Amino acid sequence: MARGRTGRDGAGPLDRDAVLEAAVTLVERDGAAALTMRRLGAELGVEAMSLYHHVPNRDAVLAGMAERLMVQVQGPPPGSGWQDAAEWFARQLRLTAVGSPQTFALTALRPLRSEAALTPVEALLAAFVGAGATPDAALVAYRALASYARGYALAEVAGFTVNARTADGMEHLERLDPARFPILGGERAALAGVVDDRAFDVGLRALVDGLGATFEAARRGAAEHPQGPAAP
Amino acid sequence: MARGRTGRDGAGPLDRDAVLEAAVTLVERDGAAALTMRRLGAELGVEAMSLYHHVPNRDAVLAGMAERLMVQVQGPPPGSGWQDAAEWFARQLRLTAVGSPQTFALTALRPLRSEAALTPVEALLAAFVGAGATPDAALVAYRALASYARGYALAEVAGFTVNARTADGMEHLERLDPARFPILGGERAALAGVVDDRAFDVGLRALVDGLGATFEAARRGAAEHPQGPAAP
DNA sequence: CCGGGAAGCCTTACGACGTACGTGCCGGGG
DNA sequence: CCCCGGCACGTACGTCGTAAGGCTTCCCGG
Repeated sequence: MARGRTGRDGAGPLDRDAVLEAAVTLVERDGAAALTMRRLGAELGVEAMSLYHHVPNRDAVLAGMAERLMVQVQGPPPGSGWQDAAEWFARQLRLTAVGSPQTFALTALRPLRSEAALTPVEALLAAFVGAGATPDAALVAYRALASYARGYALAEVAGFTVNARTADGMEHLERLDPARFPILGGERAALAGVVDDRAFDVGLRALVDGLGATFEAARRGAAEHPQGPAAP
Repeated sequence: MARGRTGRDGAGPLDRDAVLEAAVTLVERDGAAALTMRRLGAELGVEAMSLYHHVPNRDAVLAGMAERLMVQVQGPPPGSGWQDAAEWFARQLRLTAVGSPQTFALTALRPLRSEAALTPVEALLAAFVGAGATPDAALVAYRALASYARGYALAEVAGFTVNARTADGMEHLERLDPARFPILGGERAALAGVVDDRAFDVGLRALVDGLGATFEAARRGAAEHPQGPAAP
């Protein structure tokens, strides 16, 4: 029986990038639970153990997928104002997330520390500092934006949101007692009208506007609040 | 050799609640990966299969843990203004999360649809509607708040945040080239001064203020924007 | 006092998982 | 031409979730 290089129909030998790409494809198609080394190998026409020549272990596959995903977040166009930079960043983050929902859900809790992933962060911080914020105030603002965008995207991806897109999202509201839940249970028609993209923008603009006021306040009375502009 | 009821040193027979409590304890002590049916059984002095008398499967354990966690979020004190209700809710959510970080990280992507978990949500929506918001605008505001608080808590719990509390959080910044990362790499001293609690409050207040302006704008020119107050 | 369910725990077993280890085919540099 | 390093293979071990069925102890009616 023939042994040795039997798999990989064409396309030369495997490499790390092909493994990661296949992993993303697999997860998006069959869900997070389908990401096993055996199935990933099968996806590439190869036995599970062959993957270990290109990737040290399963966790590294997850890390590589996270990296591959977050690198898609591009920095704001240079020269834009801080508000535009902030909105750009948040939208990029969310769009990247919902563009690969399964992968995002699977890797969202993994801290990203590569230079490629931090480049847009630095660009955003620079936009804040360029607008007069101190570095720590800029970091606080960045965290707020990233938290909002990531949290919103996770809610979408995980099916938290109450909306019309997924019938499932509304269905469980029908079982609520309208007396105790007059809004969630009684106003379902109105709630179903909320669209994810638009609701994201409303919250985003509210947050950016609020951060603007924070920056204003910081420019007055600066030095006495080492924590940033928020101390009472 | 003695057989039969050998385990459970004291404390009577097991029940679902004891299983869930042990699961939370186990996860907080030994991490998410330690939550296996065998280890959970051992934690209770019982074999793995005995757990299936109180819980249908492992996934139900996760769901029960999520439920147990989120029920800790209490609604705002009745009669408070919408801003206070909003801040209360966000703070409760974050405090609950960081109070059981491992459990939160493990269950944060699980949609919660029980009445107990939705009660504080309804209370918050009621506060918004009481302040003049339409139901859909209230839902949009709720989503923004919940996204921010959940996203922030997840970032803390997962070690995303750049701060002084975890030396690990700062350490990787030292390897950045200060020429390409003047803020993240060059201003580490300033960034280390950011404290999680305070930064959370800054973003929270910014968001609440921004939502307030949104409500104002909605009260003028209401009917023409079916999506809520944000349409351009 | 006893006898018989019911409740609840245990053992055994199966298939799938991540991955350590050793074997053998292949194409490119001497 | 040969040989050698890289790549894929097969096998194997320990652990996981959980299906099926057997045994022990408790409690209650007589």
